[in-house]
Amino acid sequence: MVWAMSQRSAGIIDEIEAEILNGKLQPGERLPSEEKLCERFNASRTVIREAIQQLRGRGLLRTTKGSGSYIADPSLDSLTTAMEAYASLVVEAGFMELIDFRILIETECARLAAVHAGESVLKELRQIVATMEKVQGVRAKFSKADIAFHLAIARGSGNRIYAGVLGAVERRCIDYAQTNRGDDDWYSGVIDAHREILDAISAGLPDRAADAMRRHLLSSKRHFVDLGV
Amino acid sequence: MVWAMSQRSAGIIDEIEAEILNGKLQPGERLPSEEKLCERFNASRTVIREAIQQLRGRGLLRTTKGSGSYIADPSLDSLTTAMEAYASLVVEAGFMELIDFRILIETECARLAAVHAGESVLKELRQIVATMEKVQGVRAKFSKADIAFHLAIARGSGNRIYAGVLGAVERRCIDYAQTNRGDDDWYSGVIDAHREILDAISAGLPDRAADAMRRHLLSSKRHFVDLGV
DNA sequence: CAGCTCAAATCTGTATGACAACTTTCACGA
DNA sequence: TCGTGAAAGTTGTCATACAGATTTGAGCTG
Repeated sequence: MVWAMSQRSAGIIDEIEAEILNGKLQPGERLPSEEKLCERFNASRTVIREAIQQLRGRGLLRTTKGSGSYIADPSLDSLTTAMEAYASLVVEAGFMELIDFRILIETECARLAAVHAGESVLKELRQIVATMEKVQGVRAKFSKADIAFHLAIARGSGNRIYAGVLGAVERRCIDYAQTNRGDDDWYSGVIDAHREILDAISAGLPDRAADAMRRHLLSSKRHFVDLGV
Repeated sequence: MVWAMSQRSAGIIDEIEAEILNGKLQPGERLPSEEKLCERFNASRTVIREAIQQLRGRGLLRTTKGSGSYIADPSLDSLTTAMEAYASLVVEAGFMELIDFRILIETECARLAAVHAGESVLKELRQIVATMEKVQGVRAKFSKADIAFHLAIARGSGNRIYAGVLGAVERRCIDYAQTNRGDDDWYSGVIDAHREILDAISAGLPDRAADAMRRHLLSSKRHFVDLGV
């Protein structure tokens, strides 16, 4: 096995990654200790640690001091952070692309949620809307509730891919949106839109939910266009 | 919950990441040398290097021995690898979720491509279809062309987010699909479907392109269901 | 002056050793 | 049986050293 590799860690990363992706190492399982990995790969601890760091960066591993490194759960975190980074890099040149992407995903999420969302999600959505009314005008709190609303719907869609992908772009879109306005009309308009979406989902009407969501997001997009972003 | 920085590198990562994401550090620009970063953060080289490794794992930095670390271009690679990893982790429990996601994205891509695709993309698509006819029956080559076809359409949509996200899941879906069949009818059926999509895009008919793409992918999904995946 | 060469400076990659801090294990004792 | 606490195991951080690649720049050459 000749590793004519410019970096020793590269080969090690590939090998460990492969074992994770093909299921030889299951989520939650512990990686061998750094010392053991040193023996296995005939490498110094420096190299092993670099490989682990990069795998952590990719979200495939989480590490606990004093305990060890563990295969990450297929949580949404890894995807979210990666996509967040990507979205940020592309954001200047193509914020509109991000918005369009979001509209597509969320419209479908609303449609699916009208069919699949359980009572717990509906309850959560109602609470969030109530919260939004209370914190009207307080940008940070309102923004937080706004994000929570959309992510709850994504979870209610029953498709974890949607939820993961959306988690990545949601915060960025909404934060960006709310730094560019602040008038009272806008707050009540958003709340009305959210209530309309909630009602449609609650009533189990997929098309109406999708339509309400789409109109809500297109309205946001229009504001961006008006602002000349 | 006190995040009393269990790891020195965490804070450094956040700070550097922030500078990249808010544009203070531009793509292609060089990061200060490890020694300089040591001074700036009052940390050992070990810690600095760990931060750099993780940022490399996230695809935000690329490093050249002897030269330095550079802010990565907003290429799709980082997103692709991350999403690939995520999709792999989630794949056992929810392959259908991934397929549905793909259907949603690709249908929209086809619709947009019918409007935005330039002559270069159309030419590429035609060549790919021609290739598929030639390599009919040769699974590896056919699969490669199949992937190229769908990615070219995604690029033709004019939205880089779609292209990036799709690049992450495409290979996995198609490879998986083609390991489970091999009869001649199937090959010609796929080619016909691709040609139909290509014609619609070429003719500039968004709805028809979207519909053709959707039927093509739903047909794939049906095969999975039949196979009891 | 322009351009080339090559050595020095700069920088990342790797190895080694040491110790701190945290977690897990397990034998011992109440 | 059930803690308890010491010991072993493991990751986090630091310091030092040198190999190997790249970049820089001074000095030579035409």
